[in-house]
Amino acid sequence: MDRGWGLTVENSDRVGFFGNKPGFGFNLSPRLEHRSSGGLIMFPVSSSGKEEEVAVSPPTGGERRVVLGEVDFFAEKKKPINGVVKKEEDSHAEASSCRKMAVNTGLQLVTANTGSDQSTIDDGVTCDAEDKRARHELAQLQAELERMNAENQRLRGMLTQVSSNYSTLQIHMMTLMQQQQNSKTDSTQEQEILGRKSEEKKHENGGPLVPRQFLDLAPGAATQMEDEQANSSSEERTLSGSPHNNTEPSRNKRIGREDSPESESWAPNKASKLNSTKPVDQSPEATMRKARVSVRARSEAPMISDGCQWRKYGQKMAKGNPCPRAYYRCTMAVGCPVRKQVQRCAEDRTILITTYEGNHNHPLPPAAMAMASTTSAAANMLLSGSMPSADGLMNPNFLARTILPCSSNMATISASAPFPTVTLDLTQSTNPLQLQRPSPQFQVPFPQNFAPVQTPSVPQVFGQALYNQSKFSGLQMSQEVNDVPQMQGQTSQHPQLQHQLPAHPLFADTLSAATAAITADPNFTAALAAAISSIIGGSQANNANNNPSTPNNTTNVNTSNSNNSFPGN
DNA sequence: CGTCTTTGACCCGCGC
DNA sequence: GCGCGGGTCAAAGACG
Repeated sequence: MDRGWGLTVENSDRVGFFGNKPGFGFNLSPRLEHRSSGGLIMFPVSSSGKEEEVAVSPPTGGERRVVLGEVDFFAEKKKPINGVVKKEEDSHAEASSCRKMAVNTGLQLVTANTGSDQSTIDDGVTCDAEDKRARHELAQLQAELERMNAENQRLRGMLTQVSSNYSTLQIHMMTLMQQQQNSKTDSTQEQEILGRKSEEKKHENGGPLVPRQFLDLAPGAATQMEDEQANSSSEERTLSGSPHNNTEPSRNKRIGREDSPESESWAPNKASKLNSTKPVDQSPEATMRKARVSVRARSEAPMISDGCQWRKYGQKMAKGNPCPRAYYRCTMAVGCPVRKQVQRCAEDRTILITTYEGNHNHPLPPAAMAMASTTSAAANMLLSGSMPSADGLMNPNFLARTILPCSSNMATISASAPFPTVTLDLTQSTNPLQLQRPSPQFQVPFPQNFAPVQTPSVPQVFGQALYNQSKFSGLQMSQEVNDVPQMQGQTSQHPQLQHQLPAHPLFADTLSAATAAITADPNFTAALAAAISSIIGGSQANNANNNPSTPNNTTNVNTSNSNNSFPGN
């Protein structure tokens, strides 16, 4: 919709931080308006000498706006710190030029530097001029402070990113080492997996189904090409009456019912329903058991943002939990089968439990990639662990603890019916990544004093942070309290989305790394590599493509890479 | 006006 | 067979 919102800003972080802060300096449009208006107002003021108050105090603006406008007047005297300032300064140039023109007209334009001289000349307005000058100075100081804060924020972000990248790389290395240690086992697993794959193909041809069927679900979660393939293949398979193990067909009858007119996205499901009366009956296990990934995160927000667009299609009170459970489906692409449930923990309502199901069939923005990768990897871990037997070593919890010894409290697996679920508990104060290496990333962005807004907790790094990560810094700076957008704002079609998209790759990368750490299955070695490449390339992409309105940027390259990196299908 | 959320109704699977 | 609970649908209202 208004996704061009962020296009005019060179530094997306700023937009992300303050874009929803009307009147704040980083809300570009208002700022520009005020700047220009302030300048325009100034001219007649100087000329008349009696309208100065009007000039100093733009009629429509609050104090901050006044400051902004005046700041802009002096912007050209200062080196722009970042793209935003620089860009806005361009606009300033216009105002400045206009002002100079006004000066040339002989009007006594009062500026910060020339004000004193002019004030001496204009005896009638000396006091006003001094006052004005004082205000200008104040504005200038405020502008400087603002810029300093911005610079500080940028540096902090860079530091955080570096730390994060270090941590993620370390995790990756540990994972690889772990794999090396278990190389024998891994090789065995690979063989088994390969065997399962071939076996799976047999199943596709009507053979008996095994739990392996879930494996299709997870690997594809983070991969576009794979998803597309899976999707198309699933359609084909579905149409042919042979339900595949893919997530979409595995959505079971309910999905088949979803011939909802509200979106054509479910046409395939509809087709499956129409063409195969009970598509899933043919694969009862696939019907009943869909791998899910549950993410527990602390968040005051109604829903953590994972970079995707979600549309709420239902809400229900679940038994044993006074908090309602909301049902969302991904609307980033037509026919995306991914759904998620959002519910607060009954015991601790600050904990938001988000359960993902299915894999995306479309390219994902970086932030979404992070979550998708994580859920994918977690699901894979689950699926691998749920393997009944062949790999008896794959006790899920054992796997989780083996692979993530440092985070045994992070991932738990429940293969119990009805759906095997991996739970990523990100509510622990001792984040696995932190255990690996305490990273300021998880501490700096969560000032306690903002707890009422968004509980400062690690999980938000993965969840809420994807949506709000920019807000943290913004909050730190502005002390403003973001109105937690209602679902409508958070999900899609709203400017908030633009705050999602620019989600700092930092978090996405961290999440990817966590994903990598989770995935011990040899199948996901490539995924790990992709995660690392994402980590490494993330900063680059971040620097080069920090534009929130361009989801299809370099990071998508990573997406495709990671797509290719999942040989699972 | 289009999109999204809300919410009661409905469908389905499961356990008794 | 019945009731329960989970999941989804779809009409109505809200929102931008």
